[in-house]
Amino acid sequence: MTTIKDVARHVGLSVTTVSRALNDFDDVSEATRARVRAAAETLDYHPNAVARRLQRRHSSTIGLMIPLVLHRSFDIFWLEFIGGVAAACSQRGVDLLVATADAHDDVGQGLHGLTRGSRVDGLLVCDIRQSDPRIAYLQRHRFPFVAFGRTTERQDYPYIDVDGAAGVMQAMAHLIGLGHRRIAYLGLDPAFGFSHYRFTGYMQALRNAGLTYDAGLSRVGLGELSAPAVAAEVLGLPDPPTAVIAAADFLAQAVLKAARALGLAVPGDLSIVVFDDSPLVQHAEPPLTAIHQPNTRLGEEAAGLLLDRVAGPDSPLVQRLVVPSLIVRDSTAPPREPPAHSSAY
Amino acid sequence: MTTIKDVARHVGLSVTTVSRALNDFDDVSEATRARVRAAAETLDYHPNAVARRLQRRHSSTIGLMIPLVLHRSFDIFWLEFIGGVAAACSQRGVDLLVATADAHDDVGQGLHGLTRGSRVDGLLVCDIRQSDPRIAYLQRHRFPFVAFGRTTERQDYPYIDVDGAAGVMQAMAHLIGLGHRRIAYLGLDPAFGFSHYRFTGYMQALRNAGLTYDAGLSRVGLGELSAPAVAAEVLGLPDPPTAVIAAADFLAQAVLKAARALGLAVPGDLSIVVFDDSPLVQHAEPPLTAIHQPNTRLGEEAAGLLLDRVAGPDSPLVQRLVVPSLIVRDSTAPPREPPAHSSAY
DNA sequence: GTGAAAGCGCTAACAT
DNA sequence: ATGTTAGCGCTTTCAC
Repeated sequence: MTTIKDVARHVGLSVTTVSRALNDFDDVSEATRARVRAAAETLDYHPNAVARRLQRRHSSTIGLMIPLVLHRSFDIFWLEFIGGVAAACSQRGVDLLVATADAHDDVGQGLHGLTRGSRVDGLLVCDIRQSDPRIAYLQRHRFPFVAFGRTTERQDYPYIDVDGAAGVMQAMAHLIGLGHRRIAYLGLDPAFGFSHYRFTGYMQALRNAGLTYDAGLSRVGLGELSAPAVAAEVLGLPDPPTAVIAAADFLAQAVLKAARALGLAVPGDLSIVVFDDSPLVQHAEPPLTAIHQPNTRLGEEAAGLLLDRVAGPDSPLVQRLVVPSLIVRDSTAPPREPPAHSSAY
Repeated sequence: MTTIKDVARHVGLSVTTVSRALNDFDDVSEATRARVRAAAETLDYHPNAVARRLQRRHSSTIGLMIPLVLHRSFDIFWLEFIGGVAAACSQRGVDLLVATADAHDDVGQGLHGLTRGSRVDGLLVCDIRQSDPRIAYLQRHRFPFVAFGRTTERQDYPYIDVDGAAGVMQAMAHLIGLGHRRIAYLGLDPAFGFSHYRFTGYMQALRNAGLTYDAGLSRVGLGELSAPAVAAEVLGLPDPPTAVIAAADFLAQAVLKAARALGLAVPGDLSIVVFDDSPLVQHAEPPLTAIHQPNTRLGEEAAGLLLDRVAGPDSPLVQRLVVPSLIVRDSTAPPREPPAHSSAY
């Protein structure tokens, strides 16, 4: 391992000068800088990052906590998100430390170990719950962080999130524009912020369109296990929906299967919009109209926000909402029969 | 930030003693150890990892280079793999640094930056090509590493890999056992080691079963773009296959679609086996018989191997091959007509 | 423009 | 059983 001392010795200068030459200080002569550079090159010298960190008192590293197998089908999302974070880090010359959040022991070991010991300058916390103790923990300890996702409580922390409500409202507008009036909503566990906000968009759109809320048509808290039964149940209602919004790809898959079992044509008898784009969604039969999030870019931006925050901890609070886009594919069409109430006119 | 000095001052001992007490040296009295522990607790002291690394001359960190959006549909695999690596690291108390490999500039900046500067003690390189310059680079620089995947050349380095050939041979045995004789193979870019070995298994199985190789039935080098056309082409052959092995989920999807377009029933008219399990595969219509890899466990083992290697660089070379398992679902059945040549007997 | 000296926070000989 | 001293590799006052 060649150190700065070796370089200094090689060019017959002090380590100080070598350090300054290599770090582009302007008080070192061009000639010297060149000599030092050359020496560093021939000796294959690369500064020891650890020593530098100790001296500079920051690690030039950020931490990323990702959920561990929480929502299996969101895999694509997370991988692309991580890719974005990694790319942003690499571009700005900082290291990325990845830790997985144990489902249960969030504030415990996980966070504690990461925030202590000066291993990371800041933390990107993901998969925020409606009420998330990690936020409070980080605030209390004044540890620089950015959340990817939002709680539904007091939001006095920096975050970036997808505007799930706006996404669902776009989907609803699309469906309502096609003539649908009975639109079902299949959602995930509302304990997660993103799940809550998506449902919020559904309710809001209903209200905006003057449609009445039918409790039988909106089911939340669904998982991979309950999805098939609930989908069948909703489609089998006496007065069934003509369209359904599924808050995740596997929910849409369940709806698709239930429709097939009931002999319902998609999109003829039933329209489907799904939140979150994925191979499963794109390769479905038919390919599904989807609310699409810019996964990689979200990662890049989240990392960027955190890096800015780390650089200037007293910078103003940044809270960014990214509006997803609706990609219309082949699973949405006008309802077969005209809506019942229109015959009254 | 509270340092070891603060603790020492607080208990009225030297930093040395505090260090030894906290690191469980046996030459410190129980009473002292207790006092020190208590002080550390009340002062909320956590050793500075960076300082410790500088002193110990290793970083207790390993690096993981993952492919950046190379094979889009393998997302699930990589995420679970990363999860396994992260879990193993966390369990053994080391940090995980994640870097993405730019598709083109592999040996260039990417590796160089990671291996230099003492930021990681070892590297896990993935997605190995048939001939991969990164291996040579790491060997030349005597940098501790473990490969996840194999080259097809000289293998004088530690690796862990899935035995792709064995996997495909299992699939072939299953198909041949059902009575299939015309079995097509749809493969990926053979430049990647895993792709090469999978195809190898196909050829070997053909030979073992005494089946003749039909060039029209095996197509490799396929991507998301070329897959649909090639699948249609192969299924539309004058003497079409009764079964096909797809080396990736999106290839199987393409086959499924082509079959549907041609009015072929799966598995009645056409059996399909896919390499790699994924939501896309499980939710397909019908759910596909698949060659399944233990994604998370592969990550754990890969990390374990690297950590062992880092601990003892002169330990014997470990090369581990993991045999995947065949999961029989609903896409495989005996061929409709008895194989043509059997009528000759 | 360059160098000497101090120190980041910790561990590890080597005393005692 | 505890303390003294040195040093990991680097950056940074402060001199000259």
